[in-house]
Amino acid sequence: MDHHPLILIVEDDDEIRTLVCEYLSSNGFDCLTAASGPDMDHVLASTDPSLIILDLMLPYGEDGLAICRRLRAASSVPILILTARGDEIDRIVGMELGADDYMAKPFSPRELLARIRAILRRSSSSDPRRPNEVRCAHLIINYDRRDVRTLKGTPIALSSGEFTLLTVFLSRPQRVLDRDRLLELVSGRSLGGVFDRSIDVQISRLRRKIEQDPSNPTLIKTIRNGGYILAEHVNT
Amino acid sequence: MDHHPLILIVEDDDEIRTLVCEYLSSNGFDCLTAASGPDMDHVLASTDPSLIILDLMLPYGEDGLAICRRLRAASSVPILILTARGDEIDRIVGMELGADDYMAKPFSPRELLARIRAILRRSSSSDPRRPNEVRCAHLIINYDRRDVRTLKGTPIALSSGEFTLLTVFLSRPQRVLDRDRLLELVSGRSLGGVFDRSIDVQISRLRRKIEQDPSNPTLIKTIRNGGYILAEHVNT
DNA sequence: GGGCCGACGTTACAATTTGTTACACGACGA
DNA sequence: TCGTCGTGTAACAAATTGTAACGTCGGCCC
Repeated sequence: MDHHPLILIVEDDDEIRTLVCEYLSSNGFDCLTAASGPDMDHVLASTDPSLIILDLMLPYGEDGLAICRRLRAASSVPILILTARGDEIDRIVGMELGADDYMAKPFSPRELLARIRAILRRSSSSDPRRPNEVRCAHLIINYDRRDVRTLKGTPIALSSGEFTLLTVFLSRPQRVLDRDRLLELVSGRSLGGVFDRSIDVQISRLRRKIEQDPSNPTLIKTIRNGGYILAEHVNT
Repeated sequence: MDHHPLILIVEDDDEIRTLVCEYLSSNGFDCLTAASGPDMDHVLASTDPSLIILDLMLPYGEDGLAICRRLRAASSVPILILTARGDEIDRIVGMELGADDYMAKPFSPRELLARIRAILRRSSSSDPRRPNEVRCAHLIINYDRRDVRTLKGTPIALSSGEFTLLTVFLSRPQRVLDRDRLLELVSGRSLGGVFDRSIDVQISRLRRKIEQDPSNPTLIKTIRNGGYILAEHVNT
C-alpha cells in the first residue's frame, strides 16, 4: 500500500468540513479535521500533516489570518486558504501571508483536489524548492495558478505566452537576455536565421499590462543592442 | 575568467570549418578542428570536447555516418550533425545514429549557436540526463527542436500544445492519465469545476497526426471513465 | 433484445493568442 | 544636424485553442 499524504482541514462549518474530508479521503488522502485554532494546535501537537487547508473566517477566537501567520512563523508546511467570498481574495493576496494557494467558496471538489495535488507535487518534488509565489516590485506571481496580481490584489490577465515570458525574466533577474535566448527560453525554438521581432512584440504587450507606465518601463528595461533585462529584485 | 566549453568541428570544407570556428570562438567557445576521420581521432586522443560538430559528407575515407556510430559506441559526447542538403535529414533521422541534433547547410551562424547552447545546456544540466531524442512506435521525438518525425524521416507538424501533450504521455508511458491531470500537466491550469472537453479535442487532433489509423488508435488509447494512456514503450 | 444513458470522437465555429509587417520615433555616431 | 540603426507599437493575418453541438459507441437494466 502507498503512503497517503496527511491533510489537516481547519474549518468551522461542519458540513463543509465533513464534505471535504470525505471527498479527500475517497481520493487517496488521509484527513484530520479541526474546527478552531485551539483544535488545530491540539492536532498539530501530535501530528505533522503534509498540507493544511485553512478557512479564513473562523467564527470565534483567533481568526484565520492570525493562524496563518503563526503557522508560517513556526513551520513551512504548505497552506491552502479558503475564503467565503471571491473578492476577499483580492484583499488578502497582498498580505504577507505566505500561503501557497487560495480558493473561494463555493468551490468544486475537483478543483480543490487539483490544487492540493499541485501543491503537494511541488513541495515533495526534488526541485530546489522553488516557491509557489514570488513578488517583484508591485507584482505577485503565483506559479501554480499561473496568475499575476498587484499588491492590492487586482488580477492582471496575461496570456500563456506573456506569463511564460515573465517567468523567464523572474528566473534570471538582473541579467541581460538577448532575443535569441528569450525566444529559446520562451518557446523552445532555436530561431532560424530570419529576421524575427516576435519577442519585441511580446515584450511590448507584457509591458502594457505590468508596467505602471508602459512608455517608461521600470520592470523590464531595454538594453540597446543587447536585449532586455528585469531591473527589479525578486522576493520569495 | 570563465571556463569555455570546448567544441570539435569535423568538416572537410576549409571555408566552412574556418568560418564556424571563428564564429564560435568569438562567442565564447574554444574550438578544435579536424578535416577527416583520422584527424578527428588524433584530436580526440589528447582532448575531451564538450560537443562534436560533424559533417556527414566527408569526401574520402570513412564517412560521417560511420564516424558517428563509432563515436557513440565509445562515448556519450553530444553530437551535432551537419548535412549538405535539407532532404538528407529525412534520410538519416530514422537511423540509429544517436546524434543530438541535425542542421542542414546552409545554416545561419545564429541558429547554429542557438542549437549548440541548447545541447550544452541540457547535457550540463543537473537533469537526470533526459535524452534529447526518444522513439515511440514509429515516431522520433526531438525535444530541443520540438519536432516529431516518423522512422522514415517524414516530419509531422504539431502545434505547441499538441507537442506538449505528446511529451506528457512520453514522460509517463503505460500510465493512465485522467483529464484533470492532463489538463494540469499540459497547461498548468487546475481546471475549474466547469465541464471541459478541451483535452478530448486536443487528443483527437494529436491522434489525427500521429496515429497510423486515427479511428483505431494504437499509441494513445482511451480508458473509458479513466482517461487516456500511452500504450507503447518509449525507447531512448 | 431493445431502449436508455452516459462517455467519447469529431466537426464546425468562435475567441484568443501569436507572428508579421510596416511605420514612427528616438538614440547615437559621423 | 543628418542619416542610420534599433526599438516601440499599431494593424493586420495566421495559427492555435476552447466551446458547443451532434453523432456514435458501449454498457446496463429491464
